[in-house]
Amino acid sequence: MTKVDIISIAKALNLSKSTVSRAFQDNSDINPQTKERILNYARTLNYRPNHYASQMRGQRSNTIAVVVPELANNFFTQIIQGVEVVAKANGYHVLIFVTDDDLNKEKEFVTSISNGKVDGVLMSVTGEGQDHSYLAGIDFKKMPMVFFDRVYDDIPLSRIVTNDYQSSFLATEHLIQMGCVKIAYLVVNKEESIGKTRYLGYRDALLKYDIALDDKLVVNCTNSYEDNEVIISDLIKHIHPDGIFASVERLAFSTYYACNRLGVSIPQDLKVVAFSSLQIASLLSPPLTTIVQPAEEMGREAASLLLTYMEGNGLYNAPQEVVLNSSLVARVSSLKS
Amino acid sequence: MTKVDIISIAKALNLSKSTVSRAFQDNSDINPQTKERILNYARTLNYRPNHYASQMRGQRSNTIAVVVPELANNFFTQIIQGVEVVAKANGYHVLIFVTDDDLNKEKEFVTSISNGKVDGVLMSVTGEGQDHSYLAGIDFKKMPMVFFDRVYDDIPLSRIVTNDYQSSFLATEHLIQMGCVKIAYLVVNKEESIGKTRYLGYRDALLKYDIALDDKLVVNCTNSYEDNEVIISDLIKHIHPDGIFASVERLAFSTYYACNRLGVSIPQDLKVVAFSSLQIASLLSPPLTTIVQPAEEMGREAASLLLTYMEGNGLYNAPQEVVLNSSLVARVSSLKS
DNA sequence: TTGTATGCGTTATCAA
DNA sequence: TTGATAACGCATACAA
Repeated sequence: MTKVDIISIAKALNLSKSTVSRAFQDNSDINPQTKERILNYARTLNYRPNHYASQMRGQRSNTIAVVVPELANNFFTQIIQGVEVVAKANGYHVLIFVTDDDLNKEKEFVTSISNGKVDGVLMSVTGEGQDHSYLAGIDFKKMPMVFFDRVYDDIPLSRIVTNDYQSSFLATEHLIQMGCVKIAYLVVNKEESIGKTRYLGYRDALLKYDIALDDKLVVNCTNSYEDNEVIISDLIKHIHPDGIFASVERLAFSTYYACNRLGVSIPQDLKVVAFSSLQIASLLSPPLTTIVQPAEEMGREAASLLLTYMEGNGLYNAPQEVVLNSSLVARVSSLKS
Repeated sequence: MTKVDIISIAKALNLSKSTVSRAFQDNSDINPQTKERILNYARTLNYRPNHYASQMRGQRSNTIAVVVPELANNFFTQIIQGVEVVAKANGYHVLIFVTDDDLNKEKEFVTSISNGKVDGVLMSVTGEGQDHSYLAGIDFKKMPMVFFDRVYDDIPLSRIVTNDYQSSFLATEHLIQMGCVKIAYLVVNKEESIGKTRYLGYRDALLKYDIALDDKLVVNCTNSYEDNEVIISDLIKHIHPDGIFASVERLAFSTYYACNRLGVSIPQDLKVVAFSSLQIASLLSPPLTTIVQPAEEMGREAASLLLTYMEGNGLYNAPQEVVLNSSLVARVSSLKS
């Protein structure tokens, strides 16, 4: 397969390479017939303009990056679906990057793409409590960026989030109304962006109903299924909560596993509510009461907002916050006995 | 933020741009001290070599594309996880493209990236019965490609697949051994790559046990949850199968929904087995008997194989087929009454 | 070890 | 409407 570029095409067609180049431009002064002729010929050769050469001439990469902490999570995969739909509809490709909750990877990736690899970035951050000042060195005019779900409060970028505080409050209140008085809060990192916000909702709901806070009921979990099952089993065996509020989907699953193993029945012995984007929550045994974040919608919103910045219509100086509402779907796992 | 390139850096440091360029190369003749000096200075400027310029100079894009028919599927998202791990470990980025089961999108994407946008492609195809000759125009030496799961038999590319025929046979046999005599096969497209292979396994298992084939029991479903629930409800109401073999995860969920609605109990009235990558299949009500494809492993294998081609160590002329084994995990949904 | 010169494939500017 | 030519930012062959 011999090399084919605009020059070889130009030669074959007895034109100049400028003319050939123009044929691939959308609005360019060119005779429609010559354009057709060029495109036809190019088609037979299966020619496509070299992406990187065009790029270098100051064009766009037509690619946006999505940075997420993990992929093994319905929430993020649904986000990506939403992003993908909008991206594709607008002629953009999607580059995925997973930080594995490692700030260094996040930093390495973002800086490495900051010189032209992508036109914009959607990011759910990972280093909330850490030093993420690397972002100060990024030129957001050149590569706009929008946060979603997990954000850096001290970086003035637009963000799409959900009403985490209210949802948590509601979820906790729901458990209380279902009769719980000893509600455990399962979290991966209480200090982190969402873990923190959700904790506050939990705390304030308890306060409202005059239920004393108990540190033993705020349980730090990990990212490992095995560890979590042990942690949660211990919680159930020794602290005997009558309700569990899982701030992350995965922790609800671990709770189910632990209960199965221990012979604890949900919701009779223990009621469970969880943040979860699992679409078949109603098929679980028992059906799981969930706080559903509008994940796909978030992805779409985030992508749309990013696009407005990328097309230069955004106001970089006035970052906005878009809050989408999660919804509590009550199912059997939290049913009043 | 003023423009920074190797020239400006060279000027500032009183060096030539070649030297500066070399500082960013890994194995280049350069004094370690000058290199350090350059890198330090670059760091303060947050400079990164322009990706597209390097690219055009004949380098690699350090990106591989993953083409999948859909994203709303545990199988494909797990594949992507596997790919991502291997890609990252080798310094590559991952570009995702979803064809929505539309051959035109597949074709458009693959041809559009075929001129340098990515270094390699992993693809699960979508146009099995259609004209996919566009691939003949792709230079696989320049952009290696590996198929996974859904493949074009007539295109000589390496592929990672699972033992679909055997698994289907086993699944069907399992239902028979559990007492089923009227087993329905749910499929999206019986003519398609995997739908076809899985059908054959189903068919041959029936034959082995002298169970007559019945066209009414081979049910064509769609990609819509609503449609499928209707289709499956009709099947259950009018044909009364005692076993269902879902060739795609989604169809098992629809079966569960339909049964819930109709008051049909699994496994007493109807036993269910499904191809599924759902990790919490055991938490369903009832726990779902699954044929589990090693999705993440497939992703890893496929990426590794692709990398060998990309690094030029592969034998393009001798495409290989790697077959990974799925496993049948028997759970309550297919339990003998 | 460093510098000089050239070219990668395109697009934009200007002139024809 | 088309053609000639100069960038774009970098990496390599070659010379020093």
